[in-house]
Amino acid sequence: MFERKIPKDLDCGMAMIMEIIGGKWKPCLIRNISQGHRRPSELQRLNAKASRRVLYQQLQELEEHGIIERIVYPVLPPKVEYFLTELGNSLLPVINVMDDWGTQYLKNPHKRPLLKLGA
Amino acid sequence: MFERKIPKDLDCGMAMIMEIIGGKWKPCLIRNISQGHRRPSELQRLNAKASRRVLYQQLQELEEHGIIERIVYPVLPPKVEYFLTELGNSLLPVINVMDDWGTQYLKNPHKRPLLKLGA
DNA sequence: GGGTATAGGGCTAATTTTAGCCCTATGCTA
DNA sequence: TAGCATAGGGCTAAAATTAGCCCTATACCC
Repeated sequence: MFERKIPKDLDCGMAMIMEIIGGKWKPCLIRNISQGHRRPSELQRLNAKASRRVLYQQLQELEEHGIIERIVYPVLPPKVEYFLTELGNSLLPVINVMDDWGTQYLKNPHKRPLLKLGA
Repeated sequence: MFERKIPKDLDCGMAMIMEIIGGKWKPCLIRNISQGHRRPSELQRLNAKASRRVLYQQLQELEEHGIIERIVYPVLPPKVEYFLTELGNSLLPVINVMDDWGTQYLKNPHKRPLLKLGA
């Protein structure tokens, strides 16, 4: 897979939650799923800018962290659905607080001295 | 400096706040400063595992985003202090919510199926 | 003079994260 | 038969982040 050289130390809560929601697409995925978009293909469509590969990887990690649950229906063509676990649901308020703050920030350019967004 | 190939799109609040606090040491720095540790050398001591270089970089970014303010005292040897801006202060509750959630997660291993921490 | 400490920039390398292609398999429709 | 959709793994490359060294300058102490 990939051999990590520098060990992660999830010493504080902050590091822990960053480990969980820190991926580039994870917050989006959590949101999408919470809004009823459960199937992988749907999530791909909603996050068209993300490579399919990465979405699956991040979904896997969310699953490993116990944030989402993956249900496989034994049908053909395959059908899979993701659901937020109870733990995942408990994350929603946190994400909302973060998003609210970020949205406020975006609305107040005067408080935003210089943003080098590159490219 | 570094030429970004893939443009960042800070389309939603979530992306925005991640841009601001997403650095490896940024939440720590914000906390440290909020707790009265203002001088660069102090921050280095508190985050001994981080390279000095990276700390400075992240401090710069926090400053550019308007989260902290840098005061230079014209003395020798040089003296610099960082302070949270009003905006930076408004970030503290958000960070606390995140940290609380993460701390809870750390306390409940049964809700934590498999953690591949590597190394 | 040689050591400390102060605060940082320049530059490159190591590490980690994302992205992009290939491949599997089945059943449907045109 | 060809093409689409379904859901993913394998592998490698690109991009981004973080780390690690070098350097500057001044004033103190021994």
